[in-house]
Amino acid sequence: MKRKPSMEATAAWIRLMRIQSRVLGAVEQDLKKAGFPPLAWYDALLELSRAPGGEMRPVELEKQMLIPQYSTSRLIDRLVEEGLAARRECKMDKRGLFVEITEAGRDLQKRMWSAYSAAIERHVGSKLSDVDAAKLCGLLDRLGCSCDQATTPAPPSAAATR
Amino acid sequence: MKRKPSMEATAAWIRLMRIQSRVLGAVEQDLKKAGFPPLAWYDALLELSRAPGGEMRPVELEKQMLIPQYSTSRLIDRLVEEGLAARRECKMDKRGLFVEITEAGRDLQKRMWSAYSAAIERHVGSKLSDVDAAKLCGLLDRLGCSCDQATTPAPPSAAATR
DNA sequence: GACTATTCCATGCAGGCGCATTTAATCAAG
DNA sequence: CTTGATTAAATGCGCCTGCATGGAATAGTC
Repeated sequence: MKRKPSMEATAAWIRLMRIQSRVLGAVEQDLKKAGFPPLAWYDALLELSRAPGGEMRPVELEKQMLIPQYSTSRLIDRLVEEGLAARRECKMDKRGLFVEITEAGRDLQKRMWSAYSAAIERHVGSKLSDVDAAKLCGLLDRLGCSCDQATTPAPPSAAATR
Repeated sequence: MKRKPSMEATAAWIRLMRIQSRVLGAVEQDLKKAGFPPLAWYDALLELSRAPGGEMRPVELEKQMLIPQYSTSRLIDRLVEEGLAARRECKMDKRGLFVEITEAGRDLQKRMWSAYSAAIERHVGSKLSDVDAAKLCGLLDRLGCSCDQATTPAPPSAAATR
């Protein structure tokens, strides 16, 4: 009943935790050094900028970003505080609301992508051939219980920084 | 000057972030449901239990676990509060101290490993053949700037949960 | 229509993290 | 021995997270 994991599985688990931590840390450091806010902001701004009309419901955002409800709520708070997004009334459903990205928000998203993409290249791209990167993807995908978003549109939304 | 990352690299980056988050979340949930403390506690207890005499300096622990200094300090606080470890005076260097694992600490570590190993098997081992797990390890290792701990001793110290 | 269940979002509170600083002890010179 | 630099560890502060809860609006049921 208590089948132990193989050494290989255990090693993979450790690597997954450690390497992710390192790479994430490195990328976030790069962004911070360039004077940008945390990655989560980028993810949110990207989702918003892609949404039709530049606006979406918090519930939508929550699903896209795979983060808990309260987390979305507070993230929106911060974006609004910084003038990167605005809360708009939702006529159809008065419980809810719309979050709309501002021009400043769109601008920041674009500027961040420039630093962000450079960081990805530096910490991932430059260390793996495209073939190996694809292999890595495939292996990682198998660990995902339910494989959402198998495809990856251009500028990525990493999200779920946890 | 701003070479963009390939689609493959970007996809790998996203998977690395998302899957790690999921798997870690799942494992931590399992532990929590079984009434155990967070993974970091296990890692610390494991390091301590392996140390000669069941004691080590916080600086050592810090290096082993790859977490910041203040983080070690507070983790030790919690372990001590729960009676899982104790701070001992360090005669050689009065600035420092020794952290010694208690019997309760050793016991908890053992009991946690039982749940922990089951979680690893459930969320990693069962989804990947040993060969694939090894491949995954190899690919991940290449992302580590400096590859510490290439080898993996039996019960793992995942650490660096971040 | 009245009642209950459900959905959407916000928030108070406790705990953990990152950052910077502090305290105390050791080390390195002169 | 005194001074200054370095190292070990702790801690105050602000932010973020997770959890649980609350309030408001909607949907479902009879």
